Amino acid sequence: MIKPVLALMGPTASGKTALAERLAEHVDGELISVDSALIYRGLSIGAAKPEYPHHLIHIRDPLEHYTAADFASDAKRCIDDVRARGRQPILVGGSMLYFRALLQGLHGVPAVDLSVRADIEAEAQVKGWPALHQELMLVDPKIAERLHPNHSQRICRALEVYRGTGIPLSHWQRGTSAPATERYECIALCPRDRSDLHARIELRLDAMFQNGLLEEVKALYDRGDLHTGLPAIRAVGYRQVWAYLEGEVSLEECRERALAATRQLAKRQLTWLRSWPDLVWLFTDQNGELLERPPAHTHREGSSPNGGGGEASQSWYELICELMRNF
RNA sequence: GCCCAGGUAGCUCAGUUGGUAGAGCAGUGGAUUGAAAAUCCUCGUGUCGGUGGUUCGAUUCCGCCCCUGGGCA
Repeated sequence: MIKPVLALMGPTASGKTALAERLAEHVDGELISVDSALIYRGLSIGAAKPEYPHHLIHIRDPLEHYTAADFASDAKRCIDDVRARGRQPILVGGSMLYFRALLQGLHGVPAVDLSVRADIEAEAQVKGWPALHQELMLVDPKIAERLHPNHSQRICRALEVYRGTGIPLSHWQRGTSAPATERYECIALCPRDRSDLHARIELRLDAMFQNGLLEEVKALYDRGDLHTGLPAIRAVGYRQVWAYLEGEVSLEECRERALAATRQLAKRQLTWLRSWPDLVWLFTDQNGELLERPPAHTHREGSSPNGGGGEASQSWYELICELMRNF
């Protein structure tokens, strides 16, 4: 029997990468990063780039735009490749829209030229987003009704799809997306107490500064062709250090802002996770140790009555519990 | 020791010509269909430094005390 693909999720700094590496060693698996910042070359220290090999890390220049749709197709190909090598694919990361795009699929909206977006943003500069929201109300009321008049990015997206394709976004979204052919087992790792997560975040950020975060961002800054409008430069940590390099804030202020931005990121990730379907939680204490183990009957995968397939029939959940217990 | 300026939400501060107070940031909860580490929405009772006085009523006025800056000795 074939093991489903493990999707190991969790907020930033929850310890999921370390766990994934141990798992990969244990089951002869390959890791696939689900991380919108690690996509970009040059984002290493500030994005907590792991030493252990992962797929989909450093595959784009920071000047480029990578999308959830790009990720979905790249990850799919990766999974197939890993399977073809007879190994276990393990997804690890915290970019929840990427997970969603892969597991639930996206609708087939064609790529829209970035110049359309630039035009819309220029218009917003003079008219303001509420005015463009009004405009959207005329061409795509279904989407507009669901958006707050200040929701710049999503108003922009809806308008650019309409202008670029002549068809409203809501129409594109009408059809059902292609069902996933893979089976996934979703597991989230997270400290039980928010204060523990915050402490881990602070510790890790200070380690990043000690390991040369400033120098890393300076190198990107010195290229001269990058700017804060780019997704790579907007990443947590990079954006705040960029402001420091521009002389907008002191180093102390920069650290405070980066810290807050990281906590806010973790909070948003947790919001996704709380409503994630069929998610199994693994809560840890302040030492990173597993807090509680639900009884055996909650195991969902691979528990076929007579399944004598050994490791292959053991669910990822069981495997992880065992691994964390014996560490 | 004296003079001056302050002590108001976790932080930075605004304000009340006397009727117990409000912004930004932080934090919280949420949204999320091709930027997502993005973008957006929701949520504000705190001995208004302490204490005495004036007053129907003081965080606001007055006295004293404490603390923090700065200046003079």
